Amino acid sequence: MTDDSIDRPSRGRATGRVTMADVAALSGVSAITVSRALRHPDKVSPETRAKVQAAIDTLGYVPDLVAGSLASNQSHIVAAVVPTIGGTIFVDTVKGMADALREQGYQLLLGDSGYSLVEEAALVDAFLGRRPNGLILTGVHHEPSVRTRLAAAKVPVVEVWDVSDRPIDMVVGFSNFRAGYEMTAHLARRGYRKIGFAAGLTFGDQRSTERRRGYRTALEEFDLGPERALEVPEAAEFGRGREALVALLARYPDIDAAFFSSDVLAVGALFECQRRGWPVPDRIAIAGFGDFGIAAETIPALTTVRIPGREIGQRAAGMLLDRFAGGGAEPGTVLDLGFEVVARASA
Amino acid sequence: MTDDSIDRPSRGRATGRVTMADVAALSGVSAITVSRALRHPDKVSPETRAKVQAAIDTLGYVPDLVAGSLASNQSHIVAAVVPTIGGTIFVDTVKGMADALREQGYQLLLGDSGYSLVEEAALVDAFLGRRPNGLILTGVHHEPSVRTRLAAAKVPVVEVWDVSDRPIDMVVGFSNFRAGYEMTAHLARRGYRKIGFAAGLTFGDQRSTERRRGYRTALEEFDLGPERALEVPEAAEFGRGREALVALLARYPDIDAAFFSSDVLAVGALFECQRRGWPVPDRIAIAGFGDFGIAAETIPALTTVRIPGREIGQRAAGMLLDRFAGGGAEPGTVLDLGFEVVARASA
DNA sequence: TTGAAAGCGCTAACAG
DNA sequence: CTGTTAGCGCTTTCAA
Repeated sequence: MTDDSIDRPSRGRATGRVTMADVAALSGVSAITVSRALRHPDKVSPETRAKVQAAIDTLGYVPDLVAGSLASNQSHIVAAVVPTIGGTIFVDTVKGMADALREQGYQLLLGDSGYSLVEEAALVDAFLGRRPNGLILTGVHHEPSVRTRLAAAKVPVVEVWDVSDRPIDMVVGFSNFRAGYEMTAHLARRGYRKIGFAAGLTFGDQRSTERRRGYRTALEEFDLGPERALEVPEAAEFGRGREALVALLARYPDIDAAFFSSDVLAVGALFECQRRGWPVPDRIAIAGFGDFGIAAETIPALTTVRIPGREIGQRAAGMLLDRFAGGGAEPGTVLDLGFEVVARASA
Repeated sequence: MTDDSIDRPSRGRATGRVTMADVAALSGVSAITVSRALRHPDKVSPETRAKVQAAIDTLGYVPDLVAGSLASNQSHIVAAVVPTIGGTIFVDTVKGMADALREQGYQLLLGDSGYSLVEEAALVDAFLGRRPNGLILTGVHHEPSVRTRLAAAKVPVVEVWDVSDRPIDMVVGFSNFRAGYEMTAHLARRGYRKIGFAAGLTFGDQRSTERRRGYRTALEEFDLGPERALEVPEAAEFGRGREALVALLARYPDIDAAFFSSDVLAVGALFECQRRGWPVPDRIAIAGFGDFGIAAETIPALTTVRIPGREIGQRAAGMLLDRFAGGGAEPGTVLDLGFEVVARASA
């Protein structure tokens, strides 16, 4: 007789993995007790707990969260879609989310939509299959299918980085419209009359468009004539900021101030001024958006809009965690965290 | 009789979820046929496929990847740990990985170790429970437990951003030692004799230490005396670059060049020079590391070391995908992608 | 405090 | 090309 048939399981697909059953066998208890020792230690006697822990250590057992998720319908995953993972903008938000979630034992599944709503919808579909306990979306504009899918999945959702009249579920952010308005108003109050505006196409998303609307509204209110605005191809590069300023000046030679949709662009513009030997803000004022780390360091330091990026992430995660705990905000809740115009030397 | 007992399943935990069985029922086939229509469409007749697809659409069915993973032992997840998700440095690598993986239907589970090896080990443990098909780690130095765990899990692993004599499995990166050496040699050849070096503590990881070793070795070889080096607390901020230059000058007033462990630091130093009105490189030469977007735009443009960050990510993902496909590189393979000293105006 | 049985939703294996 | 059966490893429900 051959002994290779003795301990080979009759049929199943042996995976070589150390399972809870192995731990149970070694510690002389049942599988469910091992599970409880792990999940609800207080419901197991200290001695049992110790035996189980010893077995876990000697076997190097790692609980299988996939199986656990299936059985408990609890994945401990939160999925998030951001427009870009590169670029300074959303990094704080992502870190805020990830940190808050990890503290409570949740993991972040992150997706990068490349500022495309279609891609966002695709990611949502892909993520939903992982049974996330919650979902975070950037912005408040989405493909129609996204709303349907999310409603069907009955997953708590937080939309971030904007405010909305018609939330999918919860929203935490600030008004991009008002941010654009306030910076423009700030420039107007400082005495600038011919204010240009430049946005990058990657920022040519809904939020950037909202800021531009705010800019335009302020222009009207302060009676500063028609908009002097344009868009540049890609915006996450400093070189584009130089190009943007050049283009803006070519089209609107009379501008005395330029408001950029991102600090990256604004810093690039600052470099261009330095190259030309133009004093800022005397020859032209420069304003940015985001208050990235570099904004405080340039010479002159950059006037910009500070966004509570990290707090947005933390609060979004917190709202989900509250829901998981059975409570949490009502569907329809909108949390406006505001923003701040940071007046520095450049404008 | 009450009718609430009629269509409630006898025991199980109803989740309200649309399952494969629902699709099967509606399309008049069996569950496995639905599975095949989704996973291996060519193994199902076109008519059946159409029926199944119709049912999927009307029901809004989303396949449950958790259940699928459990059954197939195939999670289609690759987990990666990077020292920081913020900061420009690893972003290209992460995007390179994510894009390459997504193209093949894999998702990236990303973790941020905050440059801590202990945290890295914790993340590896947490990730392993998700049954990732592959794992990517930054650097070649890890907690001892990491090697054990990974060996036990039999997961393909790629270490990135350095080279190693003793890979866990596969490695793709470049030699940080040689990068530090070559930049220092470049400065020496340009005639600088008193070369300072500053690294941030968050870059005070093994890779940064390797670069410093390279710097020191070049100093010896070019007979440039003892090292003039120091570390600054945090390095992902431009302000630290100014501080670093100030500290470097305070301690080594005679330096004629400063080599920074990161472009962020170097650009901050450039700002400090601008503030002082010091001409760069005449008064002092400045060199960075990383070739971030801003490096080409500063005035003067920054001399730095270009790292193939995106390619590292792509190749790492590719090596894993090849393994998944049954082939792939031998364990022990080290892919050295090199680097490039980019000589611009600042040094 | 512990255990036995059932099943989460899907796919591998083995027919037909 | 399609279906039946038996799990994947865990946690739920119910019972002791």
